[in-house]
Parts: sequence; C-alpha cells; structure tokens
Amino acid sequence: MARAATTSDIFNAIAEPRRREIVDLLARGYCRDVSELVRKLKLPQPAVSKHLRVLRTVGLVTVHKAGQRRLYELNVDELKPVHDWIQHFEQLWTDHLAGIKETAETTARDLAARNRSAPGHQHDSKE
Amino acid sequence: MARAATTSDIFNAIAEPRRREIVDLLARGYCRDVSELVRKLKLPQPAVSKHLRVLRTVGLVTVHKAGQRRLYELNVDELKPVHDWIQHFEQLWTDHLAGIKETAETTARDLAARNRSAPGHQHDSKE
DNA sequence: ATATTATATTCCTATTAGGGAATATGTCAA
DNA sequence: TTGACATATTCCCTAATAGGAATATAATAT
Repeated sequence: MARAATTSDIFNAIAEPRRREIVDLLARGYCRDVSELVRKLKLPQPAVSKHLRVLRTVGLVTVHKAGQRRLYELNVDELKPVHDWIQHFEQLWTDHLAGIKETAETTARDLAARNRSAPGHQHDSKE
Repeated sequence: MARAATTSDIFNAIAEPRRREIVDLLARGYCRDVSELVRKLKLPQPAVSKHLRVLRTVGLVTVHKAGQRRLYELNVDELKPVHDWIQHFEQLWTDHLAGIKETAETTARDLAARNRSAPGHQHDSKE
C-alpha cells in the first residue's frame, strides 16, 4: 500500500528535504515567487512547482497572483501537528532523561520477573 | 528517483503514522517488547517488526534482549533534528504572525520595485 | 498579432514503500 | 530431544514517489 500520500499528510509533505528548504525560505520572507526559489534551490523549475503543489495541497502554503508571478506565503499553522507531536518529547531530552532511563530499566526488570513466573502471555498494560 | 529512504532520514522515518504510534508508546514507557506493541497497535507482528527495524536503522530506538523478548528503548535524541527544525517556526504562530504578514507585503512591494528596474517585468500590488 | 517570460501540468520511468503470507531464527520448557 | 513461543526476515505485490523532458497555460511586452 506504499506510504501515506505526501499530499494528505503533513508529516509526509515535510519528509522531503527540498520541501523543507522551501518552507525555510518562505518562513524567512525571502523567495516569495517561484523563480527565486528556483534560483536558490538550484532545481529545475518544474520540480519546484511540483513541490509547491504538494505544499499547497496540504495547506502549508498559499498562493496569490501578482502579475505573471505567483507569490507564495507560508501557512505556519499547518505545522502545528508536527510541533505538537514533537513537543511532548520535550521533557525527555532534558533533565528527565535520566529518570526515564531508570524507569526503563525498572520495567525491564519487571518484565523479566513476570516472564520467570508467568512464561508466555501475561503482560497487561499498566497505566 | 522516489523518495528519500525511510531508513536514512528521520523525517521519513516518522512520516509513517504507525511508527509514530510506536514511538509514542515507547516514550510512555509502555510496550517495551514486540508482542505488546503488536497487541496495542493491532498490527500483524511482522509489520511491527519491520517498522521497528526502520526505527532501529535511523537510531530512534535501541534493543536489548531479555530472554526471548526484545526490549525496545526510545532514543529521543534522534528526534532533535525534527525538534530543531520545527522550533524555529515557533515565533511565527504566536504574536509574530501579524508582523510576518506585514513583512510579506513589504517584500512584495520590493519585488515589484526590483522588477520595474531590472529583469524587465513588473507586477504591482498584489492579490 | 507574435514573442517572451513565469509558472503549472503531463507523461514516462526507476525506485521504493509497506502490507500479506510464509518462513527462518532464537529462546525457553517439558 | 520435541514443542511452544517470540521475533525477524524474505518474497511477492500494488501503489506512489520524485526526477527529467516536453508541453501547456497565463501574463506581459513590443
């Protein structure tokens, strides 16, 4: 079934490095039109347009016409889900890290114990 | 040329929803062995093992053996690049949003000016 | 009108993803 | 040993990716 469509999932949309570069450039306020992106990214124009299409489809960018150019604008809000997801690991790589490791080892010991007594299935989820 | 390999790029590794679920479960300290993941995710065991392999390859998880089980541990540090990338949009979706929009319009005006003088084209105002 | 510039789309293709099924490997128990 | 369990790997399949080349569409200039 292949991967989730890049055109329907933000996580997939930003999985492509070029598209992240585009997002970066747009975030800085540079490169509002396609030609400039082409120049900076040193990619063929069709490639850039195609990436922009993906970004448009997931709603990460919006366009408005300015003469024969298309000015692209970043819609940062669409990155929220990624932010939120990554956010809840925040604590894990700060001081909590040590604590987590400890928990892990404890759990490991628990499991071992459980296995010794109840071989096979008997791992209920604690909560 | 297809996409970047899920096995070499963190962004691709976490693009797959199931893998994110696995990461979530591991982060909480639940589901340290494969069977438990299988049960919670309601996925066939080979599928889970395959996802775990991807996560292992990018370094997001590590395994250690505990009897016939494999205990998986999350290596949160590998999420740092994602965190860092998303981080620098932080300001954009708070109060800075308005400011950014303004900047955008200014840039548009700049572009118009540059076009008038240089590459022989213009596209004034916007919209 | 035609030419030129800016951008988007289509077609083609090699590569890959991830599910399913079957099988292999590894570990423990009787 | 055999057998049950836990996990990993392999093979096959279909869908979808992203690049390249060519072309289409749109706006502007002359």
